[in-house]
Amino acid sequence: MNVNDIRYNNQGIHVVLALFTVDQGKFKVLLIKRKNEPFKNKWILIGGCAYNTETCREAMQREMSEKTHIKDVDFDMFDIFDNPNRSPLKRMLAVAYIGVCDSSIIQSFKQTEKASDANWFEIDKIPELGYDHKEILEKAIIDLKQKVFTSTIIKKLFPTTFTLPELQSVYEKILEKQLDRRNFRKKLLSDGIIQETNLTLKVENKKTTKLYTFTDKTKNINFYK
Amino acid sequence: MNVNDIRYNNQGIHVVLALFTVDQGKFKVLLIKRKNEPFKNKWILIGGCAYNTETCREAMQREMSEKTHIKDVDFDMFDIFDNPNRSPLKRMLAVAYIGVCDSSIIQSFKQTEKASDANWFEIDKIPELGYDHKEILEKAIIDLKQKVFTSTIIKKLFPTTFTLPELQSVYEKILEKQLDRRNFRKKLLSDGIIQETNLTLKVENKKTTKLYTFTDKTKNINFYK
DNA sequence: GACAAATGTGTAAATTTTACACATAATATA
DNA sequence: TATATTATGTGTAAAATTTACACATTTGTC
Repeated sequence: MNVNDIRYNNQGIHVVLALFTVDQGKFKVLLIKRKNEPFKNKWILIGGCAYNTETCREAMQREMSEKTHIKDVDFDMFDIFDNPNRSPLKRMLAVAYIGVCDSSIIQSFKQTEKASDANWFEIDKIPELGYDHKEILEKAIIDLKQKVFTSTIIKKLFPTTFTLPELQSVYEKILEKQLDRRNFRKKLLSDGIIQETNLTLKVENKKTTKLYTFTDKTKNINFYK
Repeated sequence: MNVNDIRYNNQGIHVVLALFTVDQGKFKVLLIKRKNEPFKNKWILIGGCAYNTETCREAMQREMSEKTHIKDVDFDMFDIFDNPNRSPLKRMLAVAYIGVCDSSIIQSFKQTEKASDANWFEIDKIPELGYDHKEILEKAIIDLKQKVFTSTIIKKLFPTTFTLPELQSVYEKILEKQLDRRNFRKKLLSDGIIQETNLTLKVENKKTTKLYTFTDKTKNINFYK
């Protein structure tokens, strides 16, 4: 490699995170409003440049803590975005991540030099996005549907306990598909993904419901009606 | 983004391909011998730098045709490799692909300025590799096993017809697992992945065997004993 | 002619997936 | 206060899929 070859001497690495939550029954994604050009005042996903000395995962972690107070969010790479013109200043390749976090930390935002605002947007009410982040978000949603089957990413939404109707509702929102209550419970229990506790939850105006927890098991799940 | 920020102004993008074939019943990967430093005389996977004007896929295609005469090989991205020190000259991120090709084209190599030799190596007889290509190849093999279940990547090994024992043998090599002949045939036929032809193959010293073709169907496959 | 090696084929048991209905608690409403 | 509505909780049977398993045939070798 010739480090001065102009065909490839002006490149950089972006990291981008589509961070999802379910808040008050709504499936949402975190967006940040840009303060500066390019794409001034446009909403974008959390992201930034990877430094030469860090891995992309480390860069993603740093960007997240620079722009929010959110910690301990786990994320998975799901794709790269490498259109040569996706960034106006330089040839930037984006490494894109999916994260899921529980709604207890969703208000932990920071004001920063570059980002003037941060907000959770319902998936079907996304504003116009800067860069190619519309494409990235669309692919992230598709990928999240896959991950629901093949990973335990949903556990992040419920760090402690949950009711079955809550959990089922999350799956139904992400999958955009109704599930059968009896089969849902039977499947998750027999696969050992969840277990009953001896706790119950009583919400005003609601029937008392049993509380469950996730187990450590990570078996793949399939859903049917 | 400040394009002169020294924390991220010296980065580049590699593309790397683990190209597999099955030749005479052996599961093999294509390696190239480097002519120059760094890693002079070490074997590495096919790869190179992506130009500013091309996507990674286009770069991979170009690198492949620059270093071999192989065309029409389909490949899929499977991971990125982003250790900050993986390349000695510059901070290079590698976008890594998996490809599978049939053995009829396996002798189509080129002598190039950078690569002195190209050869197919059996998976369990891999020499020492340059860069982080040992790690990339190991992950590629793991990923290929997944892809065998969830994609039709194996079709590339048999552009025309094949016998069931041939096909089963490929699956067994990649999965490192014995399969049951009766269940294998029944499953692939009932899933509509393959279909019988009215052709047969007669090899010296062998029983006459039926020939099959792949269909266009792409349903996921699972295997059992 | 006996043996060895590879191919070809079907059935039954076990497991998993799917479909489906009614009782109970709590609240809202007539 | 009786009635309707809404959400929760639970079991069984049919269908589909997965798995296990054995013997006959061809071909060539000894």
